Amino acid sequence: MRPEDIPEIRALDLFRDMSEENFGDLVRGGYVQTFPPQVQLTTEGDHSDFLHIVLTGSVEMFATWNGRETSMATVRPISTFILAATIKDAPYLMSARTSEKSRIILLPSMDVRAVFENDNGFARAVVSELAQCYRAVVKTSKDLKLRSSIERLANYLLRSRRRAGDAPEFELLLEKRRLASFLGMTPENLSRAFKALRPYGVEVEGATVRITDLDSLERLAKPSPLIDDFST
Amino acid sequence: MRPEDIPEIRALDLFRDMSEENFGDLVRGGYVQTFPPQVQLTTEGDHSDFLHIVLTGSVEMFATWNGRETSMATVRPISTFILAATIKDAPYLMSARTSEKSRIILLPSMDVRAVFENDNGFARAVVSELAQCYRAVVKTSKDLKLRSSIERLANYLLRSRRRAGDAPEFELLLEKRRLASFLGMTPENLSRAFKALRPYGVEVEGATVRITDLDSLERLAKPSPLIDDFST
DNA sequence: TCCGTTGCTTGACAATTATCAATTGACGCC
DNA sequence: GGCGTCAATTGATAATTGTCAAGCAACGGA
Repeated sequence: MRPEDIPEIRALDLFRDMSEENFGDLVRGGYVQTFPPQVQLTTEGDHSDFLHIVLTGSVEMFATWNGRETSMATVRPISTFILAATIKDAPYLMSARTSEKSRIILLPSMDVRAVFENDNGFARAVVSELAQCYRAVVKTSKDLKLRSSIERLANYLLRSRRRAGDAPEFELLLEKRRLASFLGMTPENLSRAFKALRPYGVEVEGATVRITDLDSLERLAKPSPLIDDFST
Repeated sequence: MRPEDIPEIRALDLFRDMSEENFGDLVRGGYVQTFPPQVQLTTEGDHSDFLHIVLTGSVEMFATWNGRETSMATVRPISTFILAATIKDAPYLMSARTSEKSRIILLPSMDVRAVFENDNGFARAVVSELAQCYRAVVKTSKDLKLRSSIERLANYLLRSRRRAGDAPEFELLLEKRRLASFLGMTPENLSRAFKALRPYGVEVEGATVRITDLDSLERLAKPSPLIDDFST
């Protein structure tokens, strides 16, 4: 592990409150690796060997069943994934693959569980992180069950706009086919949904989106903090 | 709180590993109440005042948006709900209402958070519980995104059968309209889905379901432990 | 530069799911 | 027992979403 990576990891909510000694133990056993795009990092059903932390790049979490595949989430720097499986010592529920070239830390699950047992600051931080993850999945579940595909896209665009600092123009961070899968629709229908949003002031050119009539789009999307605000 | 309730709560995973003193603190501030059916216990968006524990009866968790409503889960004895909101001191993401007459313990969120800060055994138990909840929501999310409504129903029936001790005949524990909402479909389509499962050996009469051809149903449903096994 | 690949888009059509309206059937209450 | 209420079912129809096939545009490598 490069020495300059360590302070950045230490600063994460998850590791901030643990003892220096335990943090040392955790990091010593871990290692950093750079992966090219489209490398599968974990496979659902496999046993949890490592807690992963994305330093740069991005990782797509996806799930499969009966020959079908769906995109569940995208993990961006700097955050962890498959914490729940690691702590519970249970099989992964999702697979992970790099979307782009990514630098990733791997911490052996055994070490994570050992430190979790000993370090109360860490245990509390894990609670906070898990509660956050749980609430995030509940929100996407509400999004899926309560909204039509056009409404999901409209709200996704409003969230993207916010993430881009309320800019009227921003880039989609996901390939459209993956965005479609994430939103629970086919690429063809995503295309049509974009077209359906044109009367509401949504202009798309490649990966660039321009929102020219925010009021109109918001009237359609009806964003709610209890679904769309991922900070709480 | 009735004295005979206390050992039962103490035996829950969540409270088993905490100190006697902290458990006493927690229980002292709490109280038990019996609610009639169809009483709304929490409203999404409200601030989290109590951690709830269902002792008897059952509670439906549901969510609303834009005049629509969907059933998210059913909480049965003996377990807790809205733990994540309580710990994070964040607003509820779901509303709760009693499905039937239910006895429920209410523990003030403030007390829960205070004990969480002091008692490491409790903090670890909370992690375990949250990880379980997180994984359960991920599973239902996969169920929703990867399966058609008939496949969801087929797998739901197989899970119900298992819960009933692999009996060939069992009762639906949910009203059909709520089951429909939980499975992400309308009551009308649930009716048709039951009919569509008749050739696969599913006989329904009122709330009683009889599975006469398990193999056939399983071939259709293709149950997976990574979606349908709620014990891991 | 050309070519092959890949992702996006479009149109036609099919499947799935929802909506609306009406009926049936079960249950509790008077 | 009769009646009102409500959930469940059914049929007809509409809306939504998915599938298949074709065409287009951007990109990278030879």
